[in-house]
Amino acid sequence: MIKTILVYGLVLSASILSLHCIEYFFWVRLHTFEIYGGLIAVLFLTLGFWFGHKYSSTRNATFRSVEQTINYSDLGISKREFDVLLLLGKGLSNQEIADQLFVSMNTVKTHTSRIFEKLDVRNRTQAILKARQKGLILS
Amino acid sequence: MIKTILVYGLVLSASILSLHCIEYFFWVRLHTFEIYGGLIAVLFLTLGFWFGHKYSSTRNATFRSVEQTINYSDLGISKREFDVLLLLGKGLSNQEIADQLFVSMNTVKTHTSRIFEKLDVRNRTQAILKARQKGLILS
DNA sequence: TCTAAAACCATCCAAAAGTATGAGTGCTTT
DNA sequence: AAAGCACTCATACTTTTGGATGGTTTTAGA
Repeated sequence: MIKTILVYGLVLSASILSLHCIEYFFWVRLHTFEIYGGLIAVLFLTLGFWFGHKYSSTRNATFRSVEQTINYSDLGISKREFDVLLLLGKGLSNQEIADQLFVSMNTVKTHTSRIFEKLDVRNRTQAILKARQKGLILS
Repeated sequence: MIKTILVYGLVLSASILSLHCIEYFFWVRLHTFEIYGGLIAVLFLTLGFWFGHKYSSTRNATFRSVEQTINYSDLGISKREFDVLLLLGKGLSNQEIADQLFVSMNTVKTHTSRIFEKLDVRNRTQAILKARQKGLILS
């Protein structure tokens, strides 16, 4: 613990020292540039920080208000696929879904594959999240 | 923690160093202040955006955990396991979670296994559902 | 400082999930 | 009748996930 802190401190001070050396080396030529560059840096740092903050806030805000007027047929999902999607949203496995719908597991797999295609996701958890976002399922 | 600090420090000093190099390069060759300023602007804009986003995320995280009365530690879930649980709730695969947390996939697997134990579920989708039921995650 | 818990990583194995392809059936629409 | 679609099922395959076990390192607390 103490060792790592010491090493880290040494590395940091060494890097700062070398930076100062480089700074001194270019001091004569780049004096004005550093001032202007620093000003630009500070300005855009705050600007970027503000935008980043804004971005996160709006993302969280829009996430909460999801409209629920969409039904599954609008997305090209058939009713059987929607049946599978509902059971998918309950955390059931493919075999459990197959047992509930009285079909084989292979059939369930083809349904889920097509669901993933239509929702543009890669696995069942993402499918559930997206289906909830679109108001297809409540869970 | 120390790892991340080290990485951040190294990245920062490396970027400053490269900036100095670029500074020298363009000063001698082209004398263009615009390029230099633009580079600084872009760099610090992204940096600021990144930090702003990070700031908002952590703020929202703490805000949520304060708002929610239920703490993850009440269920015996450690903070690292909770980190995994949050990414799990975004539909990420084990490998993606490992990449985001800078650990190996095996570590993620042990975390998820312990999460499943503590939440008394058998797979990730059920874990997400139960975590949402208990107010651990919003997603 | 000693210790327990947490975090990390690895390997082996089995099960589940997902992909790709082809194909048969029944219904509707043109 | 033919075409298109939804539903069903199968085979073969790859990838991902999960379980079990045993370890090392790191961290935090008595």
